[in-house]
Amino acid sequence: MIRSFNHRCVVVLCGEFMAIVKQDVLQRLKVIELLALWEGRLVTNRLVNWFGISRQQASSDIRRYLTDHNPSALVHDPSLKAYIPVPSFQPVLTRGHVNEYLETLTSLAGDSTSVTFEPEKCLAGVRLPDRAVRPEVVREIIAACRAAGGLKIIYASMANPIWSERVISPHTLVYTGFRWHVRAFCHKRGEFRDFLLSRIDRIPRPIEIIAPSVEDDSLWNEMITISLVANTKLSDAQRSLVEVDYAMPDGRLQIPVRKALAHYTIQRYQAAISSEEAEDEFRYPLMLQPADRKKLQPFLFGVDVCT
Amino acid sequence: MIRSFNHRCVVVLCGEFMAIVKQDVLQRLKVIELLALWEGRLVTNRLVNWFGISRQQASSDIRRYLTDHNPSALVHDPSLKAYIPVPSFQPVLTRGHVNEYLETLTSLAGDSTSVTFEPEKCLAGVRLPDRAVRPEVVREIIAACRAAGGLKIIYASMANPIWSERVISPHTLVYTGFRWHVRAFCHKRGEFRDFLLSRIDRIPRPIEIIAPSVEDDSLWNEMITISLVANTKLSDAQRSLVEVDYAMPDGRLQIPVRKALAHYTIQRYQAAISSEEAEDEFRYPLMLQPADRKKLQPFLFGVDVCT
DNA sequence: AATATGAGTAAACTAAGTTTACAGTAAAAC
DNA sequence: GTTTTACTGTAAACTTAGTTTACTCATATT
Repeated sequence: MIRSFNHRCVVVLCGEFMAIVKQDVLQRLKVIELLALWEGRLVTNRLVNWFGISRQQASSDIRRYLTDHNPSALVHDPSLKAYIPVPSFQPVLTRGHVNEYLETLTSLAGDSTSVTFEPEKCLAGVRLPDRAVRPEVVREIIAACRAAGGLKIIYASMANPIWSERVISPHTLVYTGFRWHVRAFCHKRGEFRDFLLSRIDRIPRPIEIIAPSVEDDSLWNEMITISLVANTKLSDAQRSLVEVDYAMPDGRLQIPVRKALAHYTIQRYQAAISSEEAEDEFRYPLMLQPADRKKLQPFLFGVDVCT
Repeated sequence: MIRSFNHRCVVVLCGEFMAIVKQDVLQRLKVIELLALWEGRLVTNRLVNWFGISRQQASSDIRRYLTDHNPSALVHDPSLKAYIPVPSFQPVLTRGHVNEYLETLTSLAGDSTSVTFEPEKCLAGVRLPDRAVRPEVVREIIAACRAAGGLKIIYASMANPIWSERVISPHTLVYTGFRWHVRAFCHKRGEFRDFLLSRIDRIPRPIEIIAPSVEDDSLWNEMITISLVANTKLSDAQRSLVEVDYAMPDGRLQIPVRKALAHYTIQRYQAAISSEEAEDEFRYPLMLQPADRKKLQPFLFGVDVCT
């Protein structure tokens, strides 16, 4: 069923089902799915409070979700006074990851500036308030990335902690899950490097300079597969528990990433890289597959990023 | 200016300015602010593509942002062909944190299931695909938290890696920035503990059992202030760089958190807790203020959570 | 001079969402 | 057993936000 619309819309494809919806309707349909999936129970009132729509509208949104996107995915149970997902429920508008549920809840209510955020009763999270990343810096970097232009920055690093001038040609802004940096061609070093945004002083100044483009950044363009396994120092039972913890299908987590992001990814998983780190099996329940250490060595760096 | 509305709306207060807006309009206004703040340049076309609205609508949204929420925060520069934030621009609908910009972009396009996500050109991030947290488990836990009910679960821990039955009375679901757990009264131990969601096997079964309530969880209700400083093993120049990195006003990061979340918060900041950890100044540029180690000791635990 | 990219305004129209109103089911309270 | 509560469903009339179409203006690039 395709109805005529006189405004711009989004085409959503779910298997054989196709539907044309507006962005804000799509948002509501996503929330319907998230609530069904993660709370296991959906009532119109929740949508009414969430979006400030009328009960009738909430009703018709649910119906729309069921007819256009996920047929017979929810059944109304009069005794539970709610819509319940069927046992075989599969999300079609979301990926089925808890953090989507958390992030959606947070975007609703979250204006707290503290380290812990509690978007709802019975739900809390820890986050990093990365106050050191300033809008004025980000703006110039985004502009330079898009225009493939150069920037003159005042930078300092751990190996070289005195502020000094650098010339870079950035191409991508990166969040490692811990800090923000920018991937850029460093004209001092003559190679692509990562620059932490918090270590850029003042406002970067655009300059004209010829530099290699993204396509020439081989560490960025080439992929590598990281294999993580449970720390071999753990007992059999503990290892299989770790395998449950990380949903490792065959006792191994295979993660394809850009070579330039390999180190950050391993860090994000808190996996041991060297055999020394692996000695501490409780701090590092996961470890890089020992056979892969050599393969990954060229893409791992010390603690510091650009000198 | 308060116009009459016949539908439910949201009241937004920004200093002296008050406005009544619908949720989806608010969302658009927030994006206007985020784009201005972080990209430093706003054109109607970006809003048209983002939300699928007409150019006229985008225009009137910008005007609405300027009249109702943030007067004279943006000026249209005909030579740059865009709205530019004035130098004194301050966000009023968002907190001014880069991650808001990232998350908003991600929620728009993000359906990638991989470890790295790239919501746009020139922007990339690393995230944890926590596949081990299953909806069926989350549902029961949320329901139990809300109803203050008990659950019978099959659980295993690192110290006790064999699956066994536990009875818990949960009150809050927690995301530590790394893993998900639930804060619950453990009827075996007779105290409040954290249970990792990934280590709950099968579907928890609701049971009736009398248990202390949230108010009795003192570690949860009492706050403590964590003081982080730059690792004292670093040189003066390096330490002041770390202080820039984390925007530490007086060389110290003061973080008030629930006692039960203290350890996770320190971990999230990758700060050294013990003096042994602090020896490795490059792995741990931040450290717990040494004088506070004793104070925090009771709230720090080993690697494992519940036995 | 022509083209492209940006913006503002106005009139007519439409569809999404509103209010108001009435009906139905199941469980819990009295 | 009756009433209350907490849900959902449907329908009609109305409102308004957002649409299309159309014309005007400014600046920079080709």
